[in-house]
Amino acid sequence: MIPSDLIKGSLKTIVLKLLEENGRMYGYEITRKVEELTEGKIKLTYGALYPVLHKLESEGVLVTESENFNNRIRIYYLLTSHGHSVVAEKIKELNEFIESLQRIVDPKPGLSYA
Amino acid sequence: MIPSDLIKGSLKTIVLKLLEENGRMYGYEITRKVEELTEGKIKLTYGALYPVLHKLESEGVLVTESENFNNRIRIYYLLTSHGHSVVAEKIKELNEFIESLQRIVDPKPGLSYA
DNA sequence: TTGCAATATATAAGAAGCTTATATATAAAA
DNA sequence: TTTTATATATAAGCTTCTTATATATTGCAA
Repeated sequence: MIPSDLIKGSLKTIVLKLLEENGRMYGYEITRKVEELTEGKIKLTYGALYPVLHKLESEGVLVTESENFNNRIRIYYLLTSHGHSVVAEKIKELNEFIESLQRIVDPKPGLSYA
Repeated sequence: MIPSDLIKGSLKTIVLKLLEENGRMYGYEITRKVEELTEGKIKLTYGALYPVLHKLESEGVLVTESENFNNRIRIYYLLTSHGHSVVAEKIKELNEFIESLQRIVDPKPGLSYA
């Protein structure tokens, strides 16, 4: 289990990436998907996830579609066209971040990123 | 330039890793080293760095050694023996985090992490 | 049929941690 | 002489996460 401190800054990018990959998703589904992809190592909390989703919505990065499913309201989130360009940028930043972390954590291999 | 949001959670681990690699270091040196290793993509601010160093000191993870250099006080930070075991754990977590991020950001390659 | 686990979304108080601005001081280079 | 690089540090304010709480349905097991 990865401590939440590490995940914090990447939460927004993770959510955006999943929405781009999977079209529209609802909150609960996002947490499941992250757990699945990371083999349970990353678990998002709703207290963190929903504020992020709401903020992205208010910024025009995504919109919602409410639907009824088994008498329950299910709120789907999906990227706007503006959202798609935001994702592209965020993913690029995340890749640079991953690369930078690897250089710091693993400075000896030396040749793998020459 | 990687946005600070992404770096936030990893700051502590980055600092600890550098101290383990380089023995003792002073604050300014840490910021230089991170910039060097990441080709300027990660820049630590002192407002973030010093509170982290002070906190790690208060937790017994590292200690300081003050020295005079060119009429300036230079404060070196170095790991305690307890600090060394903390680093090992943090690095492990960071590696898992990096791996998890790659699975999320890059889910298609599929075979590279089979 | 009662109770628990899974499904599903959401808010709020408090805590934690970062940003930005600010203060101070020396040495070297322009 | 002024700017840049070196060097450490604090504080107010802001953002963001944690933890607790509220609500509601479905399916499975006892």
